[in-house]
Amino acid sequence: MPPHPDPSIERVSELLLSKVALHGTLESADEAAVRKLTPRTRSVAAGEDIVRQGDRPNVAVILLSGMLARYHTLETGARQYLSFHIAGDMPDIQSLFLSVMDHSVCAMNDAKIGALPHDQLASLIRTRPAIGLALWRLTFVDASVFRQAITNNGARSLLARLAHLFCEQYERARQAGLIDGRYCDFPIRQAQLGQALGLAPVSVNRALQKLRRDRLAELRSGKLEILDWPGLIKVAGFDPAYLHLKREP
Amino acid sequence: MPPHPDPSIERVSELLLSKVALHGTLESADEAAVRKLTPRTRSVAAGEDIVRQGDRPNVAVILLSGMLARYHTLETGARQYLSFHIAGDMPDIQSLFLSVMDHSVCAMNDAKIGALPHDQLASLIRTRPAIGLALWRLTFVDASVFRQAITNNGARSLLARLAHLFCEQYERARQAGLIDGRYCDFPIRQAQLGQALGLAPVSVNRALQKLRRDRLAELRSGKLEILDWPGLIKVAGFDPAYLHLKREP
DNA sequence: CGCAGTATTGAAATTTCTCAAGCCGAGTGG
DNA sequence: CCACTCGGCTTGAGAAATTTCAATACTGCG
Repeated sequence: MPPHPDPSIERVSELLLSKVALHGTLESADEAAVRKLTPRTRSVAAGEDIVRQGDRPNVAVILLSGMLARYHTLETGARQYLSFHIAGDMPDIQSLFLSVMDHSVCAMNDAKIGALPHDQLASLIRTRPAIGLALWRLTFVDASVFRQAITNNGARSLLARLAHLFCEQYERARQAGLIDGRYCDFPIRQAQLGQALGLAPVSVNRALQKLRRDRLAELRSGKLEILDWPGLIKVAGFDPAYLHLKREP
Repeated sequence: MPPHPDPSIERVSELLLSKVALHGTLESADEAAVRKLTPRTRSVAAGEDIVRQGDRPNVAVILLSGMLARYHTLETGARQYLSFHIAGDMPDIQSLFLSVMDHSVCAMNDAKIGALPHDQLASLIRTRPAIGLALWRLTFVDASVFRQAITNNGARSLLARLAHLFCEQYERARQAGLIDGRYCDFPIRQAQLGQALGLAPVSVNRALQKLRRDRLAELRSGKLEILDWPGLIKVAGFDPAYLHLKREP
């Protein structure tokens, strides 16, 4: 008999455990402690904000399905997307330490999330240090991805930027077991890609067409299709090392 | 009598303790444990690399004086600066968890650093969890600064970008007690600013001239001078919240 | 005093953006 | 069942920002 009647609550523990297991070494007591968490799960509609810049959340979110994004809002109202997140990601775990949100998190499509109360997480980390260390490692990986985004926006050509984002997204989906052959979900519109990459929407459109014409990759109705992975990697200058995927001995 | 004959080793503990104290609550046992560390200190010449992309360091660096920078090297050989660091910063503490460096760290001017062996840090964190938590919080702040850089490079005008970098640098120096009136050290050449902001050197030059002409800020011989802080903040759209400076109750 | 590395200037070339119009496909209601 | 409508995608052309290139002026150090 499962510890919780609600299967989506169990899914939270499963996702959290598998994520954490990739970044640390857990004992059975660690696992048991995770399974004692009592998250609340809920659905979020596409476009809806989950937390906003300036908020002081008392829960941390873990994504169960769908895609979330972090973004900044500038004084002008302009939006800069910072990262896109897939099932298993915890985009605002920082709120456990940084009381005021410096960015917002929204849903890019209809999504399901689990909300883990800060106090539960804090005591989990206190009592099971191995979990804390694994989550800390995740924080470092997160930072590495941000660094790569700086480089992407700053030093790569328009085409390479888009290609790099596609590589990253596909590779991360692959790691999470979320690809379907050459496809993965990427429910992002062209205008939003522009807001992620610092480009005008038209420029995104033209770059997408070039990737399509060159038979490298294609984005259509929220699905990313990889047509030529080696070719795409080459155009992007993509080296997955920065994703720090496998825990090393 | 000081625990170490070498005063610069003591400076490591001092800097580390004051940094950590800002991000956590320490007991005297925590402080004692930090003072037991036996870092090696050394000088680094301007331009010299401290760690390189691909390295597997077994120490973490804490900056004692001077300025360090993190940067990516692209396949093309192009360089993207990711962040600039001042005394007290630990730019590669991630190496404790991520065995392979995804970026390099170099000295922008002659600098002094302390090298903390990973095994000492690991056991410090294990035995004194409060220190681990404070360092973890620092990691989150670090990530927040990276996010801001993404937004800076992606969504702000050339002039605002430069102004924002200046605001951030001055504000961080102020926090660290490293300003001298309206001045702070910023030993970065125009070409390097370009490599940080994703701009051509000429564009940096013209933006610098505009900031100077508008009597907002001036960069000369490695010193940043703030001429009009409110004006600069306005142009930059700078809001220091993302630095998460003060630990909240 | 002179060199080497930076900073500055100007003008042309290129990229990227803006604007504006047309297209296309999915969901909708007559 | 099909025209309608809306949002998002595409296209083209002109405008603007940024880069490139190349030449000239600084400046600090040896």
